[in-house]
Amino acid sequence: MGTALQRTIYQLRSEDREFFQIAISVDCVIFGFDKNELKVLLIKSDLEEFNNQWSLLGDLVRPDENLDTASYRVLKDRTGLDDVYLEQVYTFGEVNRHPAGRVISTAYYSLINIKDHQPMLSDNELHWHPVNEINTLAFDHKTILDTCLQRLQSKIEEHPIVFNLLPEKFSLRELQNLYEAILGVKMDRRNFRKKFFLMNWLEDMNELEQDVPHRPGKLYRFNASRFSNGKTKTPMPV
Amino acid sequence: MGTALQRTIYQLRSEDREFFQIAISVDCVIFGFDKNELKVLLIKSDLEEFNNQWSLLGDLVRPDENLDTASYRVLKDRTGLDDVYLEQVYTFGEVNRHPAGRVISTAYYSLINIKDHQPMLSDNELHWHPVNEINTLAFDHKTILDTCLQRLQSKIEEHPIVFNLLPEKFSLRELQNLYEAILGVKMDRRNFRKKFFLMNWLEDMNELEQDVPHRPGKLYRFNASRFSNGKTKTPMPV
DNA sequence: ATATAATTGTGTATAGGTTACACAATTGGT
DNA sequence: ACCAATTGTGTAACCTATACACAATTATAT
Repeated sequence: MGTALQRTIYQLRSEDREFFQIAISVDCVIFGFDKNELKVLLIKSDLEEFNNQWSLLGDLVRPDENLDTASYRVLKDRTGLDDVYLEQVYTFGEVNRHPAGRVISTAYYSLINIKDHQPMLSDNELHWHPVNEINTLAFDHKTILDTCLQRLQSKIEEHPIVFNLLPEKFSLRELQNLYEAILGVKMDRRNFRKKFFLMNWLEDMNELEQDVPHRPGKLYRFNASRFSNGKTKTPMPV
Repeated sequence: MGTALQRTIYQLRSEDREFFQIAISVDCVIFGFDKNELKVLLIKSDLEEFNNQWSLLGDLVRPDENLDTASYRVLKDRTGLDDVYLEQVYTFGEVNRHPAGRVISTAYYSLINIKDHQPMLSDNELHWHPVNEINTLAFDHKTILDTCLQRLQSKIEEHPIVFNLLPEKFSLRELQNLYEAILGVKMDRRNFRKKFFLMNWLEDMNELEQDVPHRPGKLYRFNASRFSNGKTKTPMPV
């Protein structure tokens, strides 16, 4: 049993199956935003059945760790990042979802500023994929990804969490591009700005963008203290 | 191991612990509506640590059954009802949430027409409790209940699921009382009616209420075929 | 039979939020 | 000096949400 738990879930061999009845794992949908695209961090599956397919980052939950803790651990191990936004979404428990045995998996998604992520040397099989271009993944991971994306889409309609995907200072154009990328819609620029200023979430940094080949926009940062939950209506889409 | 799985999770003894590392269970928050109150079906806990406390209905997930299937099984066993509304909400995985060992539990809620529920003879420890009057439950079941209630509240804002809590034919007053009970708010009667007719969910049965000591209201039934998802805005609150 | 109590069924006006839409100003690049 | 690209700004039309009152209907009590 110990050996099974020390390997990652994707290395489970069928010989291990007799050692437990049901194993539980976490899978993390790690979202990032780069070049106006929503991306997700994937790893090349090392299971033969899923030869050359990509999969989400996950691991078995240890007997002495909370579910959330396991999810943070996977995230920390793979991105080096601490203190990230993390939300549990759904638990996938189909009997045959994992070829090596009965493994139930709880899915989380997290939002990170992709620029902060320095891939580890040993992680040359990690890659940021544009969410829009992913058609298939190993296991039921495409379903998990879709479920987490839907949750993200509905969550940002009411909660100011997208800022986790941006650097501390950002322009309104970057913010709007991000909303458009997540929701898959085009928005009106004037209405977008109006709405955000009404919500009073943004603090003007009195700085301008650098290195843009056009008139630079002002930089803002998210000011959580101004977020008065429930006062303003749903922020998006504009 | 077999014996542990054949007992219900609430009868797990600490001697069973050595047989598995992590067990997985489902807990069902079974909602009903009666006498203008939202109720939940509870059972008297038989664990000593939770002497005299009530708990949700749950059971261990069997190695050969899906999570959803386990949840349906609990529901069928306890209510005799099939074909009910059931939705997974959240998985609770704190290391110490269960006194008998490491048990992770996936919470579901279901909506049933309380009148259809005929308590089994052997189930004299089952009871329908008004949700508003529940302050403590065994284990972390109060947290689970709260989480499921919140999910129900947000779900009915966009989806026509409350009809599962009503008999086939109902009056608009009953429907409004139900929304008010779930959301904990008072609504305007005229606006409520206007909104529902605009949404076009209701089919007029051309019948009147019976046995009410006042002018009877018309009876309606929910017509799912008229539910055009996304066409009308959030139905509630009025 | 009549009066009473309780509840149904109905419409309108106001306020507030959402949407559609255009042009001058600024910056970098050539 | 000009061009390309993008920022920053306001208003009118539309739609939705809310607040609100009275006549009609039924059962019940007298």
